[in-house]
Amino acid sequence: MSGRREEETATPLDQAARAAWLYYVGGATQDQIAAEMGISRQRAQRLVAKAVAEGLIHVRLEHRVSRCMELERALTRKYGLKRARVALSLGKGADPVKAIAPVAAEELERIFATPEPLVVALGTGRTLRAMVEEMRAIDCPQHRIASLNGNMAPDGTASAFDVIMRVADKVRARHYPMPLPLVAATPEERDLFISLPPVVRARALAENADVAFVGVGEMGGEPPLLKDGFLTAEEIGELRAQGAVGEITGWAYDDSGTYLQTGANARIAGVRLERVAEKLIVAIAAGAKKRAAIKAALKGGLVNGLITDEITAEALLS
Amino acid sequence: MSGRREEETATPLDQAARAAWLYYVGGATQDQIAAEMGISRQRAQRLVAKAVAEGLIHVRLEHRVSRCMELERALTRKYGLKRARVALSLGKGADPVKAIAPVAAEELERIFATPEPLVVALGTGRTLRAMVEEMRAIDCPQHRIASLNGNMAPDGTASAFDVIMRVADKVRARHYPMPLPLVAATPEERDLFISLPPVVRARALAENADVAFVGVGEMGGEPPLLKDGFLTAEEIGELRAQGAVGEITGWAYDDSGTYLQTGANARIAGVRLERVAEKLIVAIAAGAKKRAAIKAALKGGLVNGLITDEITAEALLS
DNA sequence: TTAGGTTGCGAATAATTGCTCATATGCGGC
DNA sequence: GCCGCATATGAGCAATTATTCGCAACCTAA
Repeated sequence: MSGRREEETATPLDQAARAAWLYYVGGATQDQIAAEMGISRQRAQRLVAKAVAEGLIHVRLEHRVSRCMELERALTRKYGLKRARVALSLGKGADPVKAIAPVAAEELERIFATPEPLVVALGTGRTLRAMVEEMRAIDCPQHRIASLNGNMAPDGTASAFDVIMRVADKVRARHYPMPLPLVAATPEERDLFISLPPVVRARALAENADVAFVGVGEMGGEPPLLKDGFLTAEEIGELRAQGAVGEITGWAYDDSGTYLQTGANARIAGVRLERVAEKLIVAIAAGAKKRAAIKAALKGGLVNGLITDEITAEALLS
Repeated sequence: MSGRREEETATPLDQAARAAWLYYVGGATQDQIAAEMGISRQRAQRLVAKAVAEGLIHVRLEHRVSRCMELERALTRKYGLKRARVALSLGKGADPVKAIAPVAAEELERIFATPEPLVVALGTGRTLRAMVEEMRAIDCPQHRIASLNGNMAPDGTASAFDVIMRVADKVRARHYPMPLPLVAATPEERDLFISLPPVVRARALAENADVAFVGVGEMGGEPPLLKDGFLTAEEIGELRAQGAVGEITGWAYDDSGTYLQTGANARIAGVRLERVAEKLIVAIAAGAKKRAAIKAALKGGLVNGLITDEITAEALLS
């Protein structure tokens, strides 16, 4: 068959989806796709590329590599974790977020598959955002999704890394965003913000969440808090001088995994996670830059779960 | 980095998984994979091919094409279905099972994601088997999985199309296989088989299942019942003469979707599904050969759900 | 209306991938 | 120890895919 016309309602994405389906599921060549869809060969190639670029195509590896499982066991033992997942690394040069995002998505899907209603709290950041993009859509109306920190960027717009909305969209669960900046201008402003009734309720839910998935921010190099304009270079320098090596939901902590009492921490509006035995707090982070931050969080018991990659896992164990 | 050695515990599948991960998730070329893993380029290519052949790599299309949704709505309306899914076709020449298996897997995963404990009954056959291979592993211990028919081939061995074990494996739910042939030698033997206590229990569970996923067998051409040696050509001819156009879990039915009272049906040991309003009975079938069988099952209300492909859906609507 | 810019297309070409074949590398049987 | 047999390997080549480039259509603003 050739020249089957797409119907009037076919959007560009529909076409891309069809081409990618024929390519990846059907195993057709681009020439065959072109013939099937009545388009040129290069258009078929462009449609397939578009489908991948738009995130229409999800690839999962359904095989646990023994090397990763060993590392998971070792991490669990060394740091007393409740859960550890180690993703295959993509090589030294590659962005480790690409490797851990699908694995984190898998773990979060596993959490949502739990029949008992849960409150799942989510942080923000590039890594979590990448995780969300890898998640499959599935209805889990029994759960509730809480935000751990505000989704407002310093300029007042909703942050581009909005995680909670996208997750809620995919699993169709109730969600409780926090209309807050990540960092307030002054400690007083912070106190004012978190005394607002809707914020009080949202924070209460997040504080009592059964499961939390958070990213880990580093203090060395170009910290996310600086890159995204939440703090200035001087403020970061000050935190560093006070011993900060990492940050979770904006809260800076030192080498031993103890939250700092001073500096910018007095202005963080988000929830500070405290480890409680029955809670699962999973850090999702990998990469050489984040190593010190992850290690401190594990040592101080700020988290009791970790999703990382091979290279980082090896470093954390040495 | 080049020449990172796989550790002593790396199986061939582990290597294949790593290569495929670098290829599909990391977007590396086979040359880069070869360098990273310290192997030759063609070995990298073979590993990637092996990972795909072994089913380690799962590809999903996360986009609902409007054309398919239209067809789903139309099928739902015309046949009064509770659920309809239409997969993009892979073109006239391709095996439609390849197209519907991933979509069926997605729907079954959706069923298993339900928080309330369910009894899920499964049929057998090539289509269901292909569906299982596409399923993701996820723990759903709240559900139970029942078999609708025996998994024994005519020669007494366990059938190669054993669906229930594989599903139970993937979702870690309790399962209740049926140690029975699909077709007994005589009606008396059938009655004897189904009076055995363990079989009585397994059948009772399957009959009261909340959800059933079944394949549809055709009577024209080379019917699965004949191909797999459950019935002889003469027996099939007899069924055909009695008006049989299709078969579900072995039970033959006619043009109007009414189960035959005679012939081989008296020797079928599996459960005959009766539509009950609160049950969801989903047929998973596509292809020109199965068209008459699917249409009759829909018309007669033997099923109230359907997963098929575009071409078949169009034919069922014309 | 026209200049400037943007987008989409096909052709050409470079890069990558898959296949075939000849050869090598064990491995069980004698 | 030696002989088939089966399996795995790398080289070379054919097929397929990705990218670049130039052109044309279309849109926008003067």
